Amino acid sequence: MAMSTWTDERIEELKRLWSESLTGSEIAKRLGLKDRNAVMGKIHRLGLARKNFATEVQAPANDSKPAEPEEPLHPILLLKEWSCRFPVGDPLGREFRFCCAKRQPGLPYCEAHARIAYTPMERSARAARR
DNA sequence: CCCTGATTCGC
DNA sequence: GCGAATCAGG
Repeated sequence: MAMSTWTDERIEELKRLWSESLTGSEIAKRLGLKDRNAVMGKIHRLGLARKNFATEVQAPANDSKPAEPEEPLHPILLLKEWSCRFPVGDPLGREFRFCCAKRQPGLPYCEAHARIAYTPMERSARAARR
């Protein structure tokens, strides 16, 4: 039987998983596909665009996302369980805040900040260890 | 270098 | 129509 064909059942599954905010890679794994290329290709072909905001689709549409607050707010009050803890600005300044984007499960930061926060440390640690 | 979705383009 | 490769971003 042809494995890599989009049957109605598979398209339904694709739509369901995609609507549940699963990533292309996760959907590909569940469908037994090698990577997300087939998934994303089909998504685009079906006219399903999760979000039209270019490629920044890391946070699945949350209510509050204070990317740039008008005025300095008490940062701790904005932090939720899902909030990225990445500090933005001068910690002693008035405009200090946290990223507050949806953080990664098991990590204190969102995906982007987790990466930039940890990568230099790992490199330094390896260099120092030698 | 890891990841994300979006798009292109040969098949 | 399909998806590998590529693009653009974090």
